[in-house]
Amino acid sequence: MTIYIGNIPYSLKEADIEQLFAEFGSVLSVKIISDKFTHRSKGYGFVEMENEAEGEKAIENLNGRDVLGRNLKVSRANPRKNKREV
DNA sequence: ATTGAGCGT
Repeated sequence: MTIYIGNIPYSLKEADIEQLFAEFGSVLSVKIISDKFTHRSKGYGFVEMENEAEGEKAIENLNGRDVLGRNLKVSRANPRKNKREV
């Protein structure tokens, strides 16, 4: 399951998000879409969890949670375009 | 070093 995360503090890192989601379920992978080429960081990321049950639980528990002074926006991610999956 | 709505190679 892929989860979309927004409103991420720039001080946060993938390891921090991994631990935040790991307390509600098993985190398979974490990716933060921060653009270092431009002077504008995206500030959002994606978390892949084991299944939807832990995913939705993590969403309900981490959605709107204050982290480093910011409230994380957690929701289900959109189906990403993939050439293998059809 | 910097900034704040959104959906990634």
